[in-house]
Amino acid sequence: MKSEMTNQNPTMDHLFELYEGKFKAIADKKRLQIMNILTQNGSMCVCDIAPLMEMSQSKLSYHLKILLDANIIKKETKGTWSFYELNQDELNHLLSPELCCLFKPTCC
Amino acid sequence: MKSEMTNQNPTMDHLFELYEGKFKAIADKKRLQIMNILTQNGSMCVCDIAPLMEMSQSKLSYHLKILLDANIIKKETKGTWSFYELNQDELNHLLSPELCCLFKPTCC
DNA sequence: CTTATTAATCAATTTTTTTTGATTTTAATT
DNA sequence: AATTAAAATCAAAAAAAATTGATTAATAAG
Repeated sequence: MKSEMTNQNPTMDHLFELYEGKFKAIADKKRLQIMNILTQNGSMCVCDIAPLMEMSQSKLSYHLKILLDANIIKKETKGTWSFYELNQDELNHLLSPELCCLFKPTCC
Repeated sequence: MKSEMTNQNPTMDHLFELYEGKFKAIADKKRLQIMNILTQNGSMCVCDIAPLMEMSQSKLSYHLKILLDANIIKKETKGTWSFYELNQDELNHLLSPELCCLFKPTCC
């Protein structure tokens, strides 16, 4: 007999998994705060974010990695420093224009 | 001495908490799938969603409650039935127009 | 009144995520 | 070469979220 069609379309399934990952990355108070700090300051190294976040270096690295893996932020290494900045393109694809107030410097 | 100003603005803090909740609610494959099913079928009772999700009743109730608490879906009780539907307003405030393809019936 | 149906809730368990502190890696400085 | 600094990684512990199966509550139907 034929397949049951109770299963989700595999393409859709793949999309849901993709967005699960991205939303999971931004579904965190602290990470939203990091994003907001990057909004206001542009590209920043970890050592400059840390004091603003009042967060240990290892903890901050952990959260930055989650945002980076989800492509919410971008990273550039210069010497011993890692500079992070928001991936505006990604955010525009993901969030409503109204959330721009939080994550676009021009809005507030 | 004065306060340190290392702490976040309380208004912002409150906003981050609000969005943490909303993004957490949609940061799940299964819940995105539920939302997609509601997109395609409009208002549905739990007993009609369950077979499409291949999910136990108690598990489905759990996930619906999370979406409901985050105001992503709305609920209406008729007799013993609970009918759920998407809260389009909320989604429009939250998600990019491009994500409409997933959560607006007119788009796909 | 009794039985059946729908869906919410609960407690216990399992799984996932986050936190912590230490260690490692890489590069810059002396 | 030795020291310092920045940041990533790791393993263990703690915390949070999801799953399971059973129970409960509310309504409908016989």
